[in-house]
Amino acid sequence: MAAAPTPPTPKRPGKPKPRRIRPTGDTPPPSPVRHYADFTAALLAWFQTGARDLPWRRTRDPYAIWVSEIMLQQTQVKTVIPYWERWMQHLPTPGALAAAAPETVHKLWEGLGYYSRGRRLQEGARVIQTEHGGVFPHDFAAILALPGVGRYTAGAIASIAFNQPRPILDGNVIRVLARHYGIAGNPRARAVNETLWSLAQDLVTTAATASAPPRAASAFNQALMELGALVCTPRQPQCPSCPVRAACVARRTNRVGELPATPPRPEATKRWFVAVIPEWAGRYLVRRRPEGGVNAGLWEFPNLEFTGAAATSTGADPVAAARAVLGPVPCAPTPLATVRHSITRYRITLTAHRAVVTDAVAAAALPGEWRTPAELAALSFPSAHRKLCDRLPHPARPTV
DNA sequence: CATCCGTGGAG
DNA sequence: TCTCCAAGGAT
Repeated sequence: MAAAPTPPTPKRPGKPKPRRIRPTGDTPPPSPVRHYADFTAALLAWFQTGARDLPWRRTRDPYAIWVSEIMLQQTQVKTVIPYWERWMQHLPTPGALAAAAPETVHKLWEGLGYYSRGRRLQEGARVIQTEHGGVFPHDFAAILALPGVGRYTAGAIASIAFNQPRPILDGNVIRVLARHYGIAGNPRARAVNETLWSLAQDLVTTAATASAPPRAASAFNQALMELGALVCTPRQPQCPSCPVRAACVARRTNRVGELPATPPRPEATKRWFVAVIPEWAGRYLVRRRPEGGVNAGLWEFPNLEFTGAAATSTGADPVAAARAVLGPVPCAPTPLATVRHSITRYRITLTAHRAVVTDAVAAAALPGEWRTPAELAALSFPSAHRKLCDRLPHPARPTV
């Protein structure tokens, strides 16, 4: 139980219930109240000296922080930095994003993955325009109501941008808290997950109380994640340099390597795709992926998935591949490239062929649109197909 | 509660 | 090459 009053939390009405930390070690926990204060103070002090200079830490603009948080979902900091810089340069305000062409959003997101994030970001910007007068909402419930914003992201924006003592719980925080407090069990299972959220709430509340430094809620939540990213890492954690190592249950009980529990992942499934890139008069045929599906609105080269024995044999035979993908049209298919990539639990092999077609074939209604390499550069592709662009005779480089 | 959604870095 | 997983959310 925290020393400070818990801020109003719509999710937990009723009397404030004392919370119990359940270390699985044999050592009883120290007094929670005193420990929380020690923990938050140590982490805040460490963060002041050890924080990385990330671009979105140079601003308090809630829009900028929102964009960063959406980009950072399941995506590493190093990957996000250039995307965030470009995005903020082109779409610096909710108004600019709300008014942007969807193609602009796609292009700025190209290669980042989970493309629905970009679409929902724009939907959110339109909500801000229409329901909040173009001003990013301070109210937690309003932030949480934005599309693509869940419990974690809402807490991150509320705390980081507005210094509200809202908890966050991401992969980093799960790891730090599970180890520090010796919390066993699957952190994604309901009971364990709620224990972790409660702990995160108590800690940020403690951090934000009276004698705290300015913007302590903001700093503390970032410090939790920073510790998980730099010190309390999944593999080879740097315990000797941890600012809270003395009270760490996992370290005292020699279970740093076992916490947090990691449930088995679904087994990877191999899949094979064959793409055929029709070429005519210096142009290539591309098609747009349908709305509502994977990679909605992005462009791709004509392709098909093959299963079983047909997969490898068709991938090796350009003529059979062209026939399967394009139908019985005369063309001269030649191998172009094979691209391997992973999509969630799928391990995909994409084999591509160039297929020069005659005027008559080009005039016939092949499904798609003819584009020059320069035009391809302006479109947005999933990474695998963007790689195919790069292998064409005149590579089309992305330009934003 | 389980599954899906993309990609790239690190070891 | 292969595995894990990274500032998760929606369905």
